[in-house]
Amino acid sequence: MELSERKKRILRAIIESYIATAEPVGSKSVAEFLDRKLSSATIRNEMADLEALGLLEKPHTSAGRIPSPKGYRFYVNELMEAHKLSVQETERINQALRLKMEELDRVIDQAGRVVSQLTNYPAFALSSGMERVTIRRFDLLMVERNAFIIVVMTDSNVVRNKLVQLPSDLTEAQLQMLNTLLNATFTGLTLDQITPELMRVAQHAAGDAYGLISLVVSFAMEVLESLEQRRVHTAGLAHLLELPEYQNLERAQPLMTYLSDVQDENRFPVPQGGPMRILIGPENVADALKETSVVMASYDIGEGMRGVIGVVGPTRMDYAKITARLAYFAEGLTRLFNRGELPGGKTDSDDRKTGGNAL
Amino acid sequence: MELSERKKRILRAIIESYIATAEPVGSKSVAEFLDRKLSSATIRNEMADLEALGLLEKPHTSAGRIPSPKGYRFYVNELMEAHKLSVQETERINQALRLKMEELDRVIDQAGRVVSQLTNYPAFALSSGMERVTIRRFDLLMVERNAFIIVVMTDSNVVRNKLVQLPSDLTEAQLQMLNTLLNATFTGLTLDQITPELMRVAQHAAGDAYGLISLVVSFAMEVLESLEQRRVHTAGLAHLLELPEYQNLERAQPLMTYLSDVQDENRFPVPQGGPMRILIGPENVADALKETSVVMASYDIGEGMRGVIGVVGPTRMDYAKITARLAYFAEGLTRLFNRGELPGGKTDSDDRKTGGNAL
DNA sequence: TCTTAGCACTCATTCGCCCTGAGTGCTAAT
DNA sequence: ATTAGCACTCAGGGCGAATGAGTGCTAAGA
Repeated sequence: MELSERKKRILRAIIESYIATAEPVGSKSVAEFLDRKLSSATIRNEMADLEALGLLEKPHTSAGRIPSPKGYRFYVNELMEAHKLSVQETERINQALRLKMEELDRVIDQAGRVVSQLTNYPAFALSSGMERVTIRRFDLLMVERNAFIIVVMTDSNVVRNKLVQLPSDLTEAQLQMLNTLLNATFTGLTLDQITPELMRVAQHAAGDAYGLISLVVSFAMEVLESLEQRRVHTAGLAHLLELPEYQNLERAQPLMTYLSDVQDENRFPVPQGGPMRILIGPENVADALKETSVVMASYDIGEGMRGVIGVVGPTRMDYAKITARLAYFAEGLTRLFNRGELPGGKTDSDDRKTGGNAL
Repeated sequence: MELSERKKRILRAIIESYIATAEPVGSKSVAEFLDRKLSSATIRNEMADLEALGLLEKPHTSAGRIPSPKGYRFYVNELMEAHKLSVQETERINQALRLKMEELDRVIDQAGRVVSQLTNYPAFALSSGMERVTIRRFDLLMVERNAFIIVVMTDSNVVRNKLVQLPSDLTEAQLQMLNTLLNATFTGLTLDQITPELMRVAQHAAGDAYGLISLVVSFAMEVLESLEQRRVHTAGLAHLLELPEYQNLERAQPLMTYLSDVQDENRFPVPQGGPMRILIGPENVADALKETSVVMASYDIGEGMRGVIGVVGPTRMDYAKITARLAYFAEGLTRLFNRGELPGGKTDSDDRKTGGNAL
């Protein structure tokens, strides 16, 4: 799509005005905005052209124009200028990043909340990319005669544990043997590879300890499964109600319901591709999002794991500002996870470097 | 407060009708409801009395009556009949309880979500009663020369771990020594007791390993702190918008905002007293809740820990049904945590008893 | 003395109506 | 190609009448 310079200026004026006010914008105010170099009639003609191109829409005959999803897409791809973060903004984000980021789950949850506060839109956060988790080692720690702790560590340095209570007693030596066996059998395997068949092999090898080892293996499987299972955290839903487009309850409710329920589903707009991704209106797959835009950024957790944070809002969204903030925040998270340092100000994990996260 | 039998019947009819419809109820419909044994005029007189007693209110002159908070309180205390759960209801709750309940944090979160689905109200969940956590044992597991896993177990069988990376290398023997030292020094202490002073003593004893041990101790403190720190999980906020009283955005928004933000605060209606607690309207401390009711139930996680789940809704709430469901669910959770068994249907943890929860 | 029928009164809500004003498309003049 | 002018459209706000649910009070009946 090639537009004249003038058309681009007009389109941009309309979109930015609409983003700011949520009101359809008329020819007169565009003329005003462009320093009255053109009359409103001329603008009207140009606007009619832009409408014919599918970049603008009319809510009704005698209202101004509003951008169509296609218009936003064009704006995002070609017209938008990167928003420069102010000192206050970067400082605020850095501040937020200095939170205690301890357990992975909490970080994700926390990050979502922070992003929501940063943008005044509902935000979501999820982790992904853990598909290829392999087991690095097991440790079994005796607690009582009939209870031990199982600690599983993956190659991405994620550690999980669980207390296991047994119906029968166990000696330290037995536990030791079991531990060795587990490490010998399962180290280096991914979840896919630990098929039921393999389980059977292991059980066979164990002889008497059949029940015991199957118990332990099923625990380990559970741990790995829980790592692979994505959880969508949402935060700041209430921000939705501040927006003029959601003053209308019929509009707000379905979206609200969708956003509070996706937590359970794994179906959420998956971010394939670059570190920054924008889905405008109908570009979203979920029905509830057809009239909203989703902006998301991914960040690096380290050791091959990635996280995604993003916001959901009306198609009229300040893409420039949001992308800037999100990108900066995601970048900060990446830095935090990988080197534990932040620009200016001492972080919580400066001295105590924590490579992976245990949860 | 002593009321005639007739007044009680009338009050109850009004409250239950209002709970069901959210519409002010007039004398005529009450007469209808009471099988026309009395004329509407008589009912009117009685209603005037009830209003004088502060149990009813008039939204305006020519509307019917609605219950006042005091009216609800009277209803809850004296008039309400326990709601019998239907087979479907109990089955649904049992179903929900059969979820994988692995890590404590997730259980709490999960429980909130389930309760919300069960009641169609926004729900919250929090854990409490972990104030007296004491350390039971430490384990340090070598991973690499400059990294180890620290596993802390408390006397309530909660296990947490973290991967610690060091600036310098460490031998297995050193780690062993450190481990012994930690156990000798800190076992059996609560968070309060591990004062900075004690830390200093430990560091002194350690001699060279000063930095190392302080690192480990500060981590242990973190773990204990995170156990003590309450997190409020909320779920099902969107249900609010389904209710007629929150069709009005001015009403919905502040409550919505409050509920999405309490997650950060520790200030939330704390449930002192019995297993079931109801706070009606102005009985709530938080301003945002002055026109809502909160119903909560506590359950036993075992080992001295308790959790609380509850719902938030308009003062017009089906207290009978909600309390029944909440009580049943809480009871189920208690059973699940303590014996891992559920009525009817095989649970996930039937055969593999899990005394505590590791996270 | 309690109950009830009847009646006048109140008041939130709904509906229809008109008016206003922003904005458009088209045409004719520059 | 641009612009001024004009007729036309239409959402939204304001206003007043009609509606009807519900009340309080009074007076008669049990």
